[in-house]
Formats: sequence, C-alpha cells, structure tokens
Amino acid sequence: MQNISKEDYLSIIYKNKDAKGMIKANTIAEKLNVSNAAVTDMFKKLSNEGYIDYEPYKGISLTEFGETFAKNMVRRHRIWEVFLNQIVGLPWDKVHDEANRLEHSSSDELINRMEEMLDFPEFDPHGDPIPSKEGKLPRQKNYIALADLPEGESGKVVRVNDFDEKFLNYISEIGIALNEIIVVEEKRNFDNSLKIRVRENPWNITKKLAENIFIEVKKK
Amino acid sequence: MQNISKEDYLSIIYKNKDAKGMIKANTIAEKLNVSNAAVTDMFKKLSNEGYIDYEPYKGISLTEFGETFAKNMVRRHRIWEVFLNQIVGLPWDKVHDEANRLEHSSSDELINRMEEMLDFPEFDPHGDPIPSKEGKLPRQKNYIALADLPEGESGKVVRVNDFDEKFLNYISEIGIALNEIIVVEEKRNFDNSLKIRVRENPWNITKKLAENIFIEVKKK
DNA sequence: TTTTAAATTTAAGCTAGCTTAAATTTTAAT
DNA sequence: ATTAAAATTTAAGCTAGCTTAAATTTAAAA
Repeated sequence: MQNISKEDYLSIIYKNKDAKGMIKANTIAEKLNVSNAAVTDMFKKLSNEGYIDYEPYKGISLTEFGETFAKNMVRRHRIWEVFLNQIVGLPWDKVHDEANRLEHSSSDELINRMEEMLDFPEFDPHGDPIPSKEGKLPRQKNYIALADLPEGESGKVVRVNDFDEKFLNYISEIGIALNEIIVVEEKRNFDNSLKIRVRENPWNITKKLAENIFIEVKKK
Repeated sequence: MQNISKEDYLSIIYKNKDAKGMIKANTIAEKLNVSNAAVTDMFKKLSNEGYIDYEPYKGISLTEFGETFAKNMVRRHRIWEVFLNQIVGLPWDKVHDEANRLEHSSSDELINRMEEMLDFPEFDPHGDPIPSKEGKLPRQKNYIALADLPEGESGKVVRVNDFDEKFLNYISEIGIALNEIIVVEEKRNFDNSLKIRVRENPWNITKKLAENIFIEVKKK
C-alpha cells in the first residue's frame, strides 16, 4: 500500500508553514481539497508516527524527522519537474501535475540518477529551489511580487507560482518566462490592473495575476 | 484515490491468460501475493465495472473493454522500461520494479511522448512486445525456452522473463543479454543442469534458469 | 466581559483492498 | 459412482482516507 496522502500532507505542510514553522488545519484542508475532519484525522496519524508535533486546537509543526521527510518529497517533486521539462520536453504548465503523481512512485535512486543527468539543478522550471540529497537549499535570490513593483520600474522574473496550469499557460502566451524582463508602465488604482511590457509588447493584467509572478530585487 | 490494485489485477490477467483467454483465481493470487479471497473480491468489482466476464466457480476472462484497458497498462509498463533503460540508463534488472510503480502514475500523454522520444520501440529490455497506442502488437519472433534447446544446438536470446531482479542480475553477470548467442554444449540428465557457452565462456546453469531464457527458432 | 463567529475536533459511517476461517463447489482419484 | 483433495467463495473484520453533522474550543467583536 502506498501512503500517498501522508506524503501529500507533509509536503503541503512544508511548503505552507509560516515563519515560526506553524500551519493551520484550515490551510491544509483548502490546499488539499479535503474536509477539516480529514486533516484532524491525519494530524493524529502523523503525530503518532513522529512526523509532527500536535496538540489539539493548538496547531502543528513538523518535527525534525518530518521536516527531513517533507523536504525530500519536495525534492522529488522538483527534480521530476526539471526532468520532465528538460529531458522529456514537457512545457512548464504541464510538469506540475505530472510530477505530483510521479513523486510518490519513484525510488530515491531514480531521483538521484535524474538529478545527476540534469547536472544538479538548483531551481525547478517555476524558479522554486530544489533541496539537495543532504537537505541543503540553494541560495535564493531576493524577490517581490510583480504586483508590488512601483510604477515605472522593471525587473527580471525569478519565480512564478505553479499551482494553476491555466495561469502558467496564459503567462507563457504573453511571453512571460523565467529570466524575462517585465516593465510596469502603469498601475491603475480604480481596478488595480497593471499595464506591463514584455519583450516590447504591452499587456494589461490583473493584480491577482501580478501577485503570482515574482521579480528579483537587488539586496541592500 | 488511485485504484492501483485494479490496474495490477488487470495486467496480471492479461499477461497470464491461457490460449482461450481464461485464467484461474489461484494464479492471480500467487502472482500478486494476495489471498484467494482478495481475488474473488476483486473479480466481483471488475465484473461489476465491465472489465471481466465472471461466473462464480467458472473462472474469468477479459471483456473487450477490459482487454483494451489491460493492454494499455502493459504498454505503459513496457514503455517505462525502455525509457528507464535507454534514456535514464538504468540496467535491465532495475527497470521492472521502478516501472511497476510509475506505470500507475503517468498520463497517457506522457507515455506517448516517451514512446515518440524512443522512436516507437517494439520490444522492452527483456524482449517483451509493446502494444501500440491503437493496441497492435508487433510481430513476435518464434522462440523456445533455452531448456528445450537440444544438446549441441545454439541460438540467439530474444526474450527473458523479467519477474526476478536477482535472476536478471545473475544472467547479466555471465554475459547473457538480448541478441547474445548461447550454445548448449551438454545436457545432464542426472540433475537436469546444462553446460552452456556464452561469448566463448562456459557456464553451468540449472534447468530452472534455462526455462526463463528464450531462444529464437526459425519458422518452418 | 459577554456574545458571536470561526476553527477544530469528535462521532458515525462510507469505500477500496486486504486478511483468516469456514463453507461450498468442482475436479481428480479410487 | 463415491470420496477425497483442490479451488473458490462467503463471512466477519481490519486499515487508510475520506465524508457530513454535531460538539467543543479559541478568537474576535460588541
């Protein structure tokens, strides 16, 4: 038997925990599309097996064991994404869903072998960092959401959110990709939309969209 | 939820059915390492869902729908095997187990894409035929078990059984691979062992081993 | 501070696959 | 043709994850 859900819960926890390492049951329920009761249920199991610290009504956090496990799931996912993109040639809007399934069904040996084939990539096709075999994360560039870039400024795309295939599909169509330069030409207060320029072409995008694209900022 | 086992049952049925398309519950239970009761249970479900024809105590056979489905599972499995072997570089004794898991977790689009990358292979790394997208099987060469080759004769390996990693590992070590020529130098009646020659080297192997290696024979 | 709303947990119960033990049916052997 | 052995099915019950509805706890607002 496979334990798929346990693995899914753990990576969702890892990817969505706050600065203090805490996460609310509600968040998990929404992300995984299950009931709150299912989350509580899983909390008990994960806690029994030593993946998380759990006190009823108090919220949870990963134990060191849980963190290691979860980070490895994220590693598997992102290596699959790079592999599917680079080697198999799938577009970046298709790799997430496919990797979501494959990550549960491959041995660590296969993951390591793929990582080697890819020459130890540091980021996945959406700009997310890939933990190394030892659990180390690459140094991430500083970034802010495109929505927060001031009018008139521009910057390089270093990360995009990967949870929605249609979103990725749309931004590809208008020419947005990692390392592409985006200029914010106008920010319209009345509807919060933005006028941007990508490779000489102007586009109007919603704030919502701009909140899921991240632009490198120089460190001070 | 994933339905892994349903898929496993169906490919085992497809791969082990006899000339009349029938298969015994017992065989399935052994191959999948589950109880007979579990098999009966699954028969009811598969029958309800239209994959098999089932009458209690009478044995089962695949419906056309079931056959199509099962053949596609076998296709997925074998394309993964070729891919892991050719592209990822895994040895032939490692690909079966890995493919066994991956076959349940990949979209048909991915399988088709891999098939294209591999230039539409007809056989997997163990010499088993790969059904096409349309369900067509390549023309298989005629073969007999090495154990049945008469003393003094020789022939080319065109297929080996893939169910045991250690078996594959061992025969690789003594130089046996697809398309390799094997000479049967002596068949010993007292213990049924065989003396064979592979790439100039002599080896003694058991009958059991020789029953899992298949040698091309010319058609009459 | 009391009340109300939101978040979380408990309770009861579902499905897919699995098990062992007992009952039944088929097949093989006398 | 009868009996014994083998194969199959039924019955009862387990686990992992899931659900809805009701109960409880915590947080927020009046």
